[in-house]
Amino acid sequence: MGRHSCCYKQKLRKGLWSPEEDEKLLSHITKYGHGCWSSVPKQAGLQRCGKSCRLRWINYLRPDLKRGAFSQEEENLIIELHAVLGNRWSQIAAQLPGRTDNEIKNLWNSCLKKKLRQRGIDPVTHKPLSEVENAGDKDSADRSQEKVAVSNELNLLKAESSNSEAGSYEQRPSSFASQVYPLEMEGCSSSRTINSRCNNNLLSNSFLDRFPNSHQESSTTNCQQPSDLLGNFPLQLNYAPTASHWFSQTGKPFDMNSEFASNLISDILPPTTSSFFPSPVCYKPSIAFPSDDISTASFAMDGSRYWEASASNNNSNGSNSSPILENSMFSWGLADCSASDKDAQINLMGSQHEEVKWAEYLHNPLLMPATHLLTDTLGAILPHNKQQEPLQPTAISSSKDNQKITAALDIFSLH
DNA sequence: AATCTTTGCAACCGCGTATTA
DNA sequence: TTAATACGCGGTTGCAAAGAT
Repeated sequence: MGRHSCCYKQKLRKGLWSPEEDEKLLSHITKYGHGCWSSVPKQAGLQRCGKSCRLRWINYLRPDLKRGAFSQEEENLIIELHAVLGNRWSQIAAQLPGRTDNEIKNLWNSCLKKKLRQRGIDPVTHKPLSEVENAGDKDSADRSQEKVAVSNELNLLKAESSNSEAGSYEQRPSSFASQVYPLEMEGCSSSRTINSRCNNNLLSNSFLDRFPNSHQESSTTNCQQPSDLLGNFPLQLNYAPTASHWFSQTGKPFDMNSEFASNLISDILPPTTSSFFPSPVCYKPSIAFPSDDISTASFAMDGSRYWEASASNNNSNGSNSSPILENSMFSWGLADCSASDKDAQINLMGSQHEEVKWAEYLHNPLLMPATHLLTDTLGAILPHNKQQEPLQPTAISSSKDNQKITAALDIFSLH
């Protein structure tokens, strides 16, 4: 089970695609859509497996692919997203229209990792290399160096961005990060300062403020309760519905600089600390579309189903959920912050799938800067021995662990 | 000019998960 | 309920081009 049947088939071509093969695949999908990938090679007259056809289409033949080198802005965005998402290339790619996960993965492995290392930043943890090397020294030093790390990273990004002409780092409207990090500017009380988030200048401090200033500060200032902290950390989720709402209102890519966006954000994000828990409402992700053309937009929103939607012969196998949408529900869709009652929260935890997602947030210090605080209280409940590792979904995906996570969340929802 | 090494990219492989029969 | 099939993801590999010696 699980193995693609075509992997066993013999006499199938492998290796690089010839122009003739490309032509066949392109014309077939243009006419009929891909439908069931396993049937594509036969219908298109190709001696390839469906998997290979799919890959070729996604990574090379798709008409919406952006060609050419990555811009500085794109590189910065990838670094920022990687700090949050780890090696989730498909989710990172979802934030970069026209770029494929494979492309981004290659860029990361061949280029960006080196760049970060040269700057003394560990590409895995996004912490200073010195800290990673001296992994023995923990806690208090970690806390302060965490800030140094993200500060270095920010400086790197800013320095490089300043060399690229269009729009400074602080001002890029399409930047995911520019939408994300300002939310956390105000530390534990960030959710109470929504209006200021639309100030473009906020991003300059955003990396520093992704984390509480320190363990102690967080717990002794205005963050007395775990719920405050919880309310703070997942704020990056909040812009997805904003962008989606924007799109539904305007049919255009989300514009952070617009008054509409500013008002919308103020409306969507409540002045409470309950934003940790999403409502059952899931939104489509924020995606910057390459053009204002709605048909193009619908492609982006529907991911690979573009051709199915546009072709007369729509023989989709019924799996209509686009990868992007699924991803959005995973990483950005849990965004409506209005859920404040415990029942809703518990409902959300009902799905195992969802539990795993939250488990990942709980598991990843980059996603959840308040992890240290949580684990102080939940040390017995939450596994946190992988704190400095990138996301390891499978590590805690057992139902037992899920129950622990759910229990932990329930505990905090009561605070 | 020839050879070796490095780099970047395209494609493959194996796995987990969702869907279908 | 179970097994087969299909899809999508991330890690890895192979190879051609570029660079170094």
